[in-house]
Formats: sequence, C-alpha cells, structure tokens
Amino acid sequence: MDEELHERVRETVATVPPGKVATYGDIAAMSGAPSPRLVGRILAEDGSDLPWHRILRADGTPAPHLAREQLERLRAEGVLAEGERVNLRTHRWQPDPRPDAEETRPGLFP
DNA sequence: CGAGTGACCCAGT
DNA sequence: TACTGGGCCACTC
Repeated sequence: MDEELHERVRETVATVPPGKVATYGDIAAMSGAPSPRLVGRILAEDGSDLPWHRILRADGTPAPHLAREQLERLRAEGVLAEGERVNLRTHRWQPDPRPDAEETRPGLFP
C-alpha cells in the first residue's frame, strides 16, 4: 500500500528536530520516496499536523506561497534566513553528522 | 492514453 | 548567483 509510504514520509518529517531543517530531497531519500515531488504533494495534502516549515527546497528557499509563514515560524525556532534563503550549511539536519565531512569544514562555522 | 500541473532536483551556461 | 532545459512522480481532465 502506498499508505505506508505516505505514513513513512510523515514520520520522517516529524523526526526533524526544532531549529533544524531538511530538504524535500532529503526527506524523499530517507523515507524511501521515489521522488521529492511526492513529498511536496503529501505535505500539501496533509501536513497540518507536521513541522512542514522545516522542509525547504534544495537551495534553501521555501516554496513561494509559503515563504512568509514558513520563514516566520523558522525564525521563532532560531533559524535565521538571509532574505528568502536559509543557510543550509548551518541549519540542515543530518541524522548522521560525520566529523570528517568537508561540507562544514571552512572556518565559517559560527 | 496523452497533456497539463505542482510545497522538486540537477547540470550546464 | 541567476536562468534554462530536461527529468522526475502522482493526479486530473
């Protein structure tokens, strides 16, 4: 049943901790969804009970019609955005953060 | 069964 | 960094 997948996607989204964010692609990969588009569709249909505001596009910008609400909610959790864009390098949630990661290497880390 | 649509993503320019 | 084109999946008409 795809109800299972639907459920798993919701689970994954609910797993993202406050103050952190994830991309649609990440959620898709983690939940096993075939495509990020499906994640967006699921949230659109039934995301009211989930921390949907912690889900952003791959470049750190939220969907246009949600931008205002979303950025406001994130700000309340301590996630500051530069304009319409959130700095994923600092706020992206990684279930398994490796110390070796080159991603957050540069001394730019607050 | 084809065309349009959408809370998307990536590589190229 | 911003724009473009192609690919992607599910749903509707």
